Amino acid sequence: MIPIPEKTIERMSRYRRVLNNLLEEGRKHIYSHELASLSSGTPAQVRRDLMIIGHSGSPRNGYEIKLLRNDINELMDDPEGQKIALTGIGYLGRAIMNYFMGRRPKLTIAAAFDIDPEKINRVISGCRCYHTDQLEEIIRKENITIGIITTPAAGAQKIVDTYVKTGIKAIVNWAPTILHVPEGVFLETRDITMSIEKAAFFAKTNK
Amino acid sequence: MIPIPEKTIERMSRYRRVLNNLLEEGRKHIYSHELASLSSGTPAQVRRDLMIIGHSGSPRNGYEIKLLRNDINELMDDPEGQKIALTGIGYLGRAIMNYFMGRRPKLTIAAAFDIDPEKINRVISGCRCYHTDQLEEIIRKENITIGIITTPAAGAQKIVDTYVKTGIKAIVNWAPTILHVPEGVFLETRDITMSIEKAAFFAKTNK
DNA sequence: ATCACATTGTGAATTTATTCACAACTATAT
DNA sequence: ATATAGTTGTGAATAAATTCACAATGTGAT
Repeated sequence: MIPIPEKTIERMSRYRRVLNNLLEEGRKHIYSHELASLSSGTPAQVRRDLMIIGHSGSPRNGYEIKLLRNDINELMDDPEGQKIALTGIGYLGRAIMNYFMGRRPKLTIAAAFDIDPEKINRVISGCRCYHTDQLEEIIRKENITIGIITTPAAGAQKIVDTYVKTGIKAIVNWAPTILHVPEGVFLETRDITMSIEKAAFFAKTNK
Repeated sequence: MIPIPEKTIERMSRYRRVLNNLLEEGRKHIYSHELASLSSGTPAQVRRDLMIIGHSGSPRNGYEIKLLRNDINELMDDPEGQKIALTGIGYLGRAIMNYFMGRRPKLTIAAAFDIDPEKINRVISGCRCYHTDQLEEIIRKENITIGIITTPAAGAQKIVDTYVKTGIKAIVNWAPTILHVPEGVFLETRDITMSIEKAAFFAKTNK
């Protein structure tokens, strides 16, 4: 089977959010052009994506929202649940903890880490906080498989290395630096400065 | 002239950071393969990117770091400077303000906005904070051309509409929702949940 | 001077992503 | 029953991004 493109996965996450909102409003069906406009895409793209994940609709009624949402859940969620470690309990780390807490039953931030004694052994946004020295121990004990990095740039590579050592296979990095992982580990860096600089470039160009 | 691809602009931001670090270390020259490995790319990609922005090196010494950095500055920076408005002074907004403050002389967060009276009329991370009601007034007065959104999802579209109304041409959105802007306005949504869900999908798939 | 060699610059090829365009379909109206 | 209209599903076309591959180059060694 052909692997599902990363871009399609990204859009699935967006579709799911839209669909959940529609379900709350009591909507039952949706056409590709509606889902497209609600998720800033094109109808053809939506149909192609749903084809890729093997979901089909009906020519007259479009897609049944609940079924589609369930198919996306099945694609994206691990039925056993997945746990996340977050290292760096600064403003950014807290923003993510806050936002995530209790929102996804199948995907929870199970532990947060920092080196500041003020934060250690507290519970912040419902999440237990540990000293970074305990990373390995806790990740193994809790069976954590996803790592988030919200530390300053300086210490980030060391955290990644520890993540990798414990067997974590997917990392999202918000530290403003380029990190290196071995083959087979998924790493995505979400560079805040970069996105603002890019916007600035377009603001300048469209002036 | 062909427009510079968005992806190339993103990489320029990364290259610049790497180059600035190297300059501080006193390095003078760099080869495409070195810059590639320092920025998680390929040598061919680096050469292609530099070709696109019209920078050239020498076969034996590679690229002169200072010249290359200056060419990137010239490409990315507006010599007159550019000002940014940020709306939503929560953890995420503060993380961005904190990180950005004083780091880019040509790109500054000139004003922050919120509806919480606790935050209004204070100076946070060196940045003056106003009530969201004053968005239009301040943006025009300060000649702000870039907008950041770090509010909850609910109010975000209204903020975007105000940004657009004041003539802002580039917006970066961190609110977990899809936003709509008219043709000609650059909008990039950086969806935190989406990036974590994507990582979770890969963690599950690589298990 | 000349040579040797690792690198640049880039046209061409390839891969990946998106969009087009239309046959096939299905719920509804007649 | 049959026609209709607006949709889906998808092969084919197109566009965008990346990588290949190699001639041209320029520097230091001899």
